[in-house]
Parts: sequence; structure tokens; C-alpha cells
Amino acid sequence: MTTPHRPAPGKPKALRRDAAQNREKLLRAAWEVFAELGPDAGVEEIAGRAGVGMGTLYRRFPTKESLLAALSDEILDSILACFRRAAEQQPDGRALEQALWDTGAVLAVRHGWLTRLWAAIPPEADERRAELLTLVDDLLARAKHTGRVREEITRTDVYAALLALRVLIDDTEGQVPGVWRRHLAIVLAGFRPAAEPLAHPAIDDTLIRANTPARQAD
Amino acid sequence: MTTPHRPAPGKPKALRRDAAQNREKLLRAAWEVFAELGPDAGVEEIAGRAGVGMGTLYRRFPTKESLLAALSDEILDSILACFRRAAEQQPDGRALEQALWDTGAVLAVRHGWLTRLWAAIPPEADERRAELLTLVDDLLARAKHTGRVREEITRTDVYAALLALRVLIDDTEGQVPGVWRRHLAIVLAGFRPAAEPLAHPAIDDTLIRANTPARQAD
DNA sequence: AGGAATGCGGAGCCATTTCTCCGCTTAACC
DNA sequence: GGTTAAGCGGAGAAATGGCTCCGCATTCCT
Repeated sequence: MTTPHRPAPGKPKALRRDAAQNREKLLRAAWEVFAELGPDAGVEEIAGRAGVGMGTLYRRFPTKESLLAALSDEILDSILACFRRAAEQQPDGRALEQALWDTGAVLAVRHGWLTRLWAAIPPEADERRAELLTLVDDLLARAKHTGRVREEITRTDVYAALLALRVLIDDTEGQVPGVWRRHLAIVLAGFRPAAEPLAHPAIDDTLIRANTPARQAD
Repeated sequence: MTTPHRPAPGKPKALRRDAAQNREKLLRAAWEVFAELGPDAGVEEIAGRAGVGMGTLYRRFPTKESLLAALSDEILDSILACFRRAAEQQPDGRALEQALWDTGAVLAVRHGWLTRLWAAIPPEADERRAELLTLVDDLLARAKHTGRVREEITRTDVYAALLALRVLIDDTEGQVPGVWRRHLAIVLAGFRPAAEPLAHPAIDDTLIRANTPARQAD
């Protein structure tokens, strides 16, 4: 929030003050509008709410998708923050779990259009996606070390758990809050060491690499 | 498939033979087209593929949504079939698990547009939804009885697991098949009795009643 | 202060996609 | 076989919603 806009290495072109302000206003309005009307809300509504014209909107964000991308970018940052914080502040045994609980809470704020937002994650986010992955690996290793998570569990399992979290929040949070917490509790129970091994082998990293925002229908 | 069309108690009006045939052709074409182009495929493609005109399509299905509804109706039937079969053929300890594995396999065939399909489940399906719920209760009770599932687990937990299954299949099956199996294995492990109780209390039935196909943005 | 580059507004353009209309055909029943 | 209600095709109406264009205003740098 304090950081005005990512100083992209490729295009360090500074924005004029009014332009930067409008960019911010647009983002704020977009959060608001989407939260209220869902991700199918028209661009006109957003421009209106931000108090700027369509021209301005489209100069700042050349396409509606890129506006979504900017928002999903912020979400990704929040998630990353959850994991970083947990890595620093929590004891090894709890860090992974804490990160997941926090992530759920962060996502819950945007319930109803998370899936759409997810699909808009831009390719430029790859770097931070990688960092997130590193953090997952780290926390996972630590959790295994303290015996809170069984050895079999992989980063992909955590990734899948995140996807499950997303859909539960998206589909249920608006009607009966907290369902995601319950499911997360169950998944975490499934993560714990147990006599009986899991009934299906681990999935390799292909998923995480391949599952860049589903270009669903192509 | 053998049943031509549900003999709805309200409108027993029989369809003329050609009309019934075209209805069938349309449904078949719709499955095909959506599987190929995703749920955003235009109606024109479907009519074309079915070898009928737009007029026919819209006489049979007064809106695109109602066409989707007919398809999701068939999916619901498949799921129900999985649960019925498991209830009959499996020993108590395994029936619930078997039902979930089978359901996953059935859903996997439609990966990529399950979410959209889910959202189109018509209100008329309430009766079968109720039957599904009864089956879940039954299988759950049996699984608890044999000690395969901990007492805390509720029907809502199973429902949530189904939602998770849906998103995993939808988002990953097209890229790396089988991810859903792994997650289901973990969730089932979480269902099993364990020393440590779940970290979140059960969610009551409100969810299942409220979560009729998310009229997301309203 | 002055002047150029940068930014602004918002009425319409355009592509897409759902759905309707109506003259002709076909199945069903006596 | 004849009558008629039901069904058919497919061009195009209507609605939706993303995006563009261009004359005028604002900012920034010297």
C-alpha cells in the first residue's frame, strides 16, 4: 500500500502525479466494486466509482484483465506476507499451519471472486510464486522435522490444499462463514504422521509449474 | 441414457418422436462441445453440431442456462449412482471411501467446466440432493461404526470434501491427472480417528441448505 | 513563466452472443 | 389419406460490455 507501484525493471517510466493518484483510486474502486457486484461487474462502474473517465481507466490498465491482474498481484503479496511472517515468528512445528490459517483469513476477505482473481495472476508474478514455493519447502521441512507432518507430504500437497481453501472460501464464506477452517483442520489432520500411509502416491512438481492460472477454455 | 426424459409430474406432456430425438441430439452435442471448447462455447456451435437449427435448440431449452441445467442434472444422477452402488456393494468400513473415489472418477471426465456445471444445478434437483444427503449420513454412520472415520466428522465435512474434489479436478486434471486422488487420500486420512481432535468445530447443516448453486453475484 | 508532453473524459464503436419470429414441413391420429 | 397441432430452420433483432478516439486540461521542467 505504501509502495506506490512496482518499479518494474523493464519500464521504469515514472507516472505523473495525477496519473499515479488515479491509478490508486482505480484500484481501490475495483476492490470495492468487485466485492459488491462480483467479478462480472462492468468497467464503467469502476471508472464511475473512482471518479475518472473510461479513457483514464484504459490508459492505466489497457485491458480489464490487466486490472484484475493488478488486484491478484496484491493478493499474492498478502499470501506471501503470511508465509514470511509465519516463517519468522512461529516455532518450527507450527509455522506451516500458521501460514495456512493466515492465508485463509486473508483470502476470506475476497470471497466470491477469488477464483476469477486467481485466474488473472499475471506471468510476471513468477518470481514471487517461486519465493512462495521456497517458503513452503522450508516450512514443510521444519514441520516434518518436529514430527507435525508426515514425511510423505510434498509441496504439491500444500498447493492442492491451497486450491481447496480457495474454493471453499469462494463458495461458502458468503453463506456460512468458517467452513474453510473446518476443512483446513481436516486436511492438516491428514498431514499428520499416522500408521496408515496415504492411499495415493505424491504428485510431482509438474502441477505447480503447469498450473499457472488455468487458461480454462482454449 | 435409456430413460428418454424425466417424466416430470407437473408436465407429463409427451414429446413428438422427432422432438425427443432432437432433444437427445442436443444434449449429446452439448456434452461434446463443452468438453471441447469449455462452458463459454456459443449455443450456435451446439445447434450446429447437433444438426438442428437455433429455433429447435431454444424450443427444447428455453435458455442456455436450462441446457446447462439438464447436463448438471445428469451429473448429479451419476454422483447419486456412485453413492447408491457403494452403499450396496461395499462393506461398511469402505463404502463411504469407495463412493468418494468413484465420484471423483465420474467428475474427472468433465474436468474444466465442472464449476460452471455445478452452478447450473436446478432447484428441481432438491429431491435428489436430499437423497444424496441421506446416503452420506448412512455411509458416514457405517464408517464410524467400523472405526474408519472419527466421530466428529459430519455430513457437512463430506460436502466440503466434495467441493474440494470439484475444484481440484476442474483446475488440475487437464494438466496433471490424478491430483484429486492424492488430495482425497489426505482428506480421508484426516477423517480417520486420531488422538488429536480437529482444530475447528463442525459446521452445521446450514451450509448444505444454503449452498444451493451459488448465485454468486447478486 | 512558458511550453511541450503527458494525461483526461466519455460518447460511441464494435464484436459477441443470446434469443425471437414466422413461413414451411412433418409426425400423429382418425 | 387427410387434417392439424407440433416441430423446424436460420436470419437477424436486441442487449451486453469491452475498448477507442480526439479535442481540451494539467503537470512538470527549466
